[in-house]
Amino acid sequence: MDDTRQKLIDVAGQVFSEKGFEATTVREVCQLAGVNIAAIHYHFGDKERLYIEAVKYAHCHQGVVKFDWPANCLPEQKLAGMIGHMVQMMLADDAPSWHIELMMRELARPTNACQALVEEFISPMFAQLLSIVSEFLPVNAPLIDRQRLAFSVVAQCLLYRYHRPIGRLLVGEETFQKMFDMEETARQITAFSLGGILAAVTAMTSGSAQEGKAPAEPNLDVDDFPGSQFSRNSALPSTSHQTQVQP
Amino acid sequence: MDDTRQKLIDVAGQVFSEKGFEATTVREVCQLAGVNIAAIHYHFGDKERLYIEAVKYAHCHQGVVKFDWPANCLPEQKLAGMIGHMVQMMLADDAPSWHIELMMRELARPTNACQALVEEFISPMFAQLLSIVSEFLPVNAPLIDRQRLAFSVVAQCLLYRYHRPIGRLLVGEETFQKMFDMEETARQITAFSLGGILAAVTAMTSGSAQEGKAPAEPNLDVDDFPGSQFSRNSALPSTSHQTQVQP
DNA sequence: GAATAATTCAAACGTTTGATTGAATCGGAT
DNA sequence: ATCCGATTCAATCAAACGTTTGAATTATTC
Repeated sequence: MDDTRQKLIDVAGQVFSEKGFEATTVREVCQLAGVNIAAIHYHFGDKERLYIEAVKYAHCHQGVVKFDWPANCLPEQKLAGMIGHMVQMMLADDAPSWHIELMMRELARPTNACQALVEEFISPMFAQLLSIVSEFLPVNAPLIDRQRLAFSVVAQCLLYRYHRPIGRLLVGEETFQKMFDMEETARQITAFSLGGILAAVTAMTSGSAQEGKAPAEPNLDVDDFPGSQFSRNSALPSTSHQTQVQP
Repeated sequence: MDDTRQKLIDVAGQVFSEKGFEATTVREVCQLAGVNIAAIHYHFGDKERLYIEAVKYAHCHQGVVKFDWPANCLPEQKLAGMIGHMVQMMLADDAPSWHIELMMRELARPTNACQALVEEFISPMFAQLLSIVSEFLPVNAPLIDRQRLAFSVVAQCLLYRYHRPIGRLLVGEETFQKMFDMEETARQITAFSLGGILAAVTAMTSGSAQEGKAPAEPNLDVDDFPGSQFSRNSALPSTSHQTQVQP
């Protein structure tokens, strides 16, 4: 008979994911759930513990997907599968879409519920991506470089969820519809990421140990770019800050 | 003598950027600013209009940087410069760091202050990046593809700001320090993005119009990957959802 | 310096918030 | 039927919220 408890978690998770913790009132949650206000105190103690339970429930029932790749599976295939899965998580508008939304809120602005979320969901997911990325790299590739590459892959998937409203404003409504198609998005992110990873590979194998191998591509070191913000004594290009102040 | 007005905007912007609109109280703002509570009503009308003014002030005084590239500047150099600028915006911890933080909050969770922000700051910035990316592509490259590539570039820069706390949890404190170094971050993002863009270029020029050019790289179409989430009748790889429910 | 407008102030407004109470109701074991 | 712990309920709590007031103070104009 903790039907009430579960309904509270469901409704609360939904409202929390839409409005955030502060903007959510326990009265609204209880009204939507059709239960008495005192039920929150009875079942959870207070508002914050209800929130934590909602976050826990969200990532526990989202579940960490463990991929079982076939033995002869190419790294490219694994990467495509992983990105496809992430994009699907990010852009799918299923009923329990608030699971992801709530987790994303928590990740962007961590509260007390964050650490468990990272340990139980984010970290295992990231580890899998990390191992896939590592397959492209030399065995002695520094960990930090592999982590950076994984970050670059994840970043693209996150953008499409986080900045959906801005994306709509930027590209217009009609383009927006096509832009946020899951299949095409996953395809493009995969292609882009493959290119990025391969670039990192060639940079490593050509630049690291002077093995005498001539780089296949012209070695583009950003330090040599006059446009780099970090080449201090290079005057080009000149950036004119045109701050537009409005009345 | 609207010293008070300016001080309110400064302090309010800072607090809003740290806590968000809802969690910020006018009392705290006024106390930190050393002004009377009624000053908000007098100068702005209410809390929301104070917030809007703070957002306006933030992006008006952040300023849109107009790059003046030298005539013979390579697209790679422009891209490196642009990414360097964005990373600097995202990771710099200058005094007026709340400018960016407030804008990022507004972009992730738009309110009434969003449209002006996009029109006056985001859109011009995005247009510049878009034109840089376009230089790498065939002239007839579809707009949506160019926009996607620009998104992939921006996404990486945003990740390092948005998910700084998570990044720390994921890679550990010691790696985190190196990981979020601006110069190295900009360098890596630039290299990764260059690779991704070039991959898109080759995919376009080889796959688009059957010009008889053999693709330099093996043509990796994600649709053919058994690992893709979207190849419906492919059983590999099997994904086992191991949802860990905790008591 | 007096008159007038602009600004600041302490105090309180009415409302909403999360939390709490104690009685009422329910569900099964005896 | 009766009891008792578990659960729900209407009602209310004090605190904090954004907002408003009207007088006091300061700046500006004549």
